[in-house]
Amino acid sequence: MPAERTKGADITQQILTHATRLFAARGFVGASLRDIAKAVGIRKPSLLYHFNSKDDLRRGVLEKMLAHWNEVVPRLLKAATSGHEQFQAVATETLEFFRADPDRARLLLRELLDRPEEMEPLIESHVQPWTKIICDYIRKGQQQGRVHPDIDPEAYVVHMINLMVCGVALHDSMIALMPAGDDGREQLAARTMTELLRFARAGLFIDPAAAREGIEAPGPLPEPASVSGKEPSPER
Amino acid sequence: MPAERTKGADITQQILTHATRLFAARGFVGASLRDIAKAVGIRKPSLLYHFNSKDDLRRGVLEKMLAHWNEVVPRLLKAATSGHEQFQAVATETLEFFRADPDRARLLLRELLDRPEEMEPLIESHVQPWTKIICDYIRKGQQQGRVHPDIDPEAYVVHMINLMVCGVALHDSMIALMPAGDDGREQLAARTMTELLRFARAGLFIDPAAAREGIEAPGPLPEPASVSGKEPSPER
DNA sequence: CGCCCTTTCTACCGAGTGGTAGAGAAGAAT
DNA sequence: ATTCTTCTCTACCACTCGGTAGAAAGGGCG
Repeated sequence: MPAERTKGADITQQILTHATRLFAARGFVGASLRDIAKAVGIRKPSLLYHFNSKDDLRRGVLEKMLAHWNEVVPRLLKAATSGHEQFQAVATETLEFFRADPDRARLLLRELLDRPEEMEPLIESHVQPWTKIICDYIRKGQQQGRVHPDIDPEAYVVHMINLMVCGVALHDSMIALMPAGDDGREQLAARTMTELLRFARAGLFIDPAAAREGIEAPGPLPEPASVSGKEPSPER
Repeated sequence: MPAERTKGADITQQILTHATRLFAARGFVGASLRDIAKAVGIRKPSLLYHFNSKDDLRRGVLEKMLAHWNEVVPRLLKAATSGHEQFQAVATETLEFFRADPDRARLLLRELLDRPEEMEPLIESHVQPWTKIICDYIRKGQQQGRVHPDIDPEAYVVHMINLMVCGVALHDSMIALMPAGDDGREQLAARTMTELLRFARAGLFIDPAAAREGIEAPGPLPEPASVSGKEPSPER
């Protein structure tokens, strides 16, 4: 019975998808089960057959997002330990995780506001490793004299995460501050992200330009870094 | 009952205060009129006598916050045009506005998530001037060679606002990422804010130390000596 | 066919929501 | 004292919420 199983799992995924969208847009209490079911194209009791309660659905949505995050973390670790442009790689990889689906950032933000104490263990388990890696990287850079000596690594990393998560989540609102007369939304987004990475580098490295061009022993020259330099990530 | 003529206005202010707190903590839909009334110590219909509807109350809460903001803006403008330490003054003044009552940051964040299109005109009317001032300051600094030439001023300012608002709103969650073993919450907050200002300066000025020296007493060299040295904090 | 199992549905429930009607209390003004 | 205004209350309303009961649909399989 692979067909049935497939179908059931398919509906479950559809529910998760639309629930993610609506939770991100209206919040957990603001998005009703009826609306989510309607978006999927079923009735509310059918939805409750797949998820026993609304809170079950919330956990499912969160788990799905964290599962995706767990997929990118290994790439982050690998990028962080590879020879060159470690910072750029980790930053763009993390940023792209949220940019790929801004609802992730909005959902995370809402959960942090609604249930901070409940999110704390998740933060510790899922982003603590990330943090530790970057902090080690920063301290190493400080010893080598490439990174500003007066940085507070943990605090710096907190601000970086803040910039990436909230920057994506609130981007549509934030660009109201930018003279949008000539540029399209896409171009504004690119400007914002470019400046974010420049900002992050400038706050970290003593010589950002050098850091961008290849940090340690002279090696293979990376291409002039634009927004996405590392991965052959698809340009929309 | 000792009833003064100020009682009506007093109750209205109490309602606004508790509504701000509960809206910030649970969101607009998550905070019921009953709970707000109970926090004030009255019944729900009494609350609805002062505010005709829940949406009226929301507007009142928002207006009160913006009124406070309008009080600090003149100080910002004055600080921004005074001779020295303009950046530091504007940044700390803005940061202190939210730090004085973190619910302001949380409320603003929630409104941006819940009603982005409704917040857009408020952003343009209330923070557009702020933005313009800083952008002019940045461009002037670029001409004078004090500020990195490759900064995108508008994008930089957007990230700065992001850091200050979300940094305060999510601070309690974020410090879960910092090794809290030895330091108290207060000290962690101080570390975070100090690093935020350092971060902002480093992302802006070509020579942050020089930019900072203009403000403090002349002379005291940064002598942290250790990796995680806490710099002698400026006035805060 | 009958049986089983998964899935979806209609109909309904109690609880809680924002909001209203209208009575009453307490001063202030006449 | 009487009226008027301001404010608070109890009781109630229609509605939506998350969740349940149970019937029906339908495919696979003996």
